Amino acid sequence: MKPVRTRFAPSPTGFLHVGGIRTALFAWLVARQQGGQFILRFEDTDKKREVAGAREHLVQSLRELGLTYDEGPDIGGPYAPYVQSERLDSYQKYARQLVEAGRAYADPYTPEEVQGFREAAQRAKQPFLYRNSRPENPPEWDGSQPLRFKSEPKAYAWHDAVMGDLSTGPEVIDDFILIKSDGYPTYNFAHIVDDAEMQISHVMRGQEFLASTPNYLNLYEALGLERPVLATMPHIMAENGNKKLSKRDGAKDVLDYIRDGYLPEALVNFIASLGWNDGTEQELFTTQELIEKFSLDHVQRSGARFDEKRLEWMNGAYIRQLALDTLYDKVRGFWPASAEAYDDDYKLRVLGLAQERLKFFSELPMLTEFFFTDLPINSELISGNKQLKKLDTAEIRSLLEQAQVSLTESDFSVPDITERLNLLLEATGQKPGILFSLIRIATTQAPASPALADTLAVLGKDRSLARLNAQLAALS
RNA sequence: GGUCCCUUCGUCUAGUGGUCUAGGACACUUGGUUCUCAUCCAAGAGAUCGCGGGUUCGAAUCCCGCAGGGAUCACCA
Repeated sequence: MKPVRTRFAPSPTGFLHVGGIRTALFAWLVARQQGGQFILRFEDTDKKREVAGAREHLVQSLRELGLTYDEGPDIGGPYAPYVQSERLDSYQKYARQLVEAGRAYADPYTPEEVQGFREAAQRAKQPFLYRNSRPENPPEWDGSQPLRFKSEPKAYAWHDAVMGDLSTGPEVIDDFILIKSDGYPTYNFAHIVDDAEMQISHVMRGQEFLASTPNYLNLYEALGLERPVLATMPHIMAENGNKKLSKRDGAKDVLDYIRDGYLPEALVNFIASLGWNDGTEQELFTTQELIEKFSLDHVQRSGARFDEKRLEWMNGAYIRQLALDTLYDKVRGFWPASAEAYDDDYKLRVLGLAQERLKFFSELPMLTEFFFTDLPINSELISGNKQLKKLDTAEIRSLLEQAQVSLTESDFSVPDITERLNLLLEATGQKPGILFSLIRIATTQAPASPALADTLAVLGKDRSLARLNAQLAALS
């Protein structure tokens, strides 16, 4: 059995969104599971479409998710270089081989002429096949014309590790371009040469390549190459609509999610679960479990929709599993600006209360702002409260004053505050819905906060009482 | 238009002839956890398994047809 070597071979023409990263993840999982290698290769043969910064973005996305590669453009390896534009000699060599074997020829037509053939086919409601116009005596290939593959149309039946048994007739085989007139190879040619030279055992790619696979099969044969295991991934679709997920639909890329404070492991778990499961009811998998349990034949054949709500849930679940110290470390950089003046101990206590409410880190300021700075008095919190709006100002004042008196005596430990609040409930004859809501609003000025005693204990005596005063003063 | 692929709750999915009057998770609804938000717990609603034929004692599961969706038919990948 050949050693397992998988690859992720993006073109640096855009940013990597969650759909694209899944292909990389699955390839990585297969390599790690089998103790093989995972390779990164840039397919930059279309110089016109290349986007500045895309390479760095790709590398960083993989690194953030922990999808480490063993060989790649920046780290080299036994089959370097891992950038197609630096491998032009290889393609020339294989191209010459095909020309000599009579399996490739120069395309003598102008682009306009080819376009004419295409339009004629369209008018006749036929699929366009270049080989129907194959020149009888093509000129010698001097590199200035495109080099085309001379295909040998035939039916194919092959196995795809995800899609199962597939088959097509000879009508889909055509003379595609191997080398463009600018000297660069097409993807169709380059990836086959590279995969062979780099000893790739499994080729994983998106569904958009399914239709051209028979042509690749034809080329493998012409080149006398053993073909790798083929695995075709279904698309990940946008949340609404049936189109494949794309940046245009507002799809975020991986780094956007990292920036919003999603945990890499949750992201990996979520992306893996889009189209894969282990056949049980398990939902949460550590990356290690994913490596152990992943299997291509359990990959779904139909497209999956990207449901961000589910990602949020999953990320929240991961956050809750984290030890507080670990969480604290990861959350650095997400605190509100007002938190800067506070020490680790205080922020740690705040984080302890926020942990079970956090779905991703960038929610932290919204959830904790009032622990660090006095929010302006918001009278609507009282007037808009279903129960509190029934009370008149005098009653509210009285309740707050009694709370103030009692809390002034407190040592502000959670048990002591709890006891005093309970006593207050009895003394005032009020329900928690009224008394606690009122104190909570007065001391936070926030629509939501953690449990009252916990919140007060973290805020501390001075600040809690000061806010009670401020609320009292604003009553009038 | 040709070719190929796909089709189970709104969403991600389990399911490979009988244990499926279809299971889990997200989302949603309701109740409980002394206030809010969240967590957690419990309960509920939600899928005639795309449709129509067949095979079989028996089909979500096998076969055929149809429909819908998607991909592809570039000197893009």
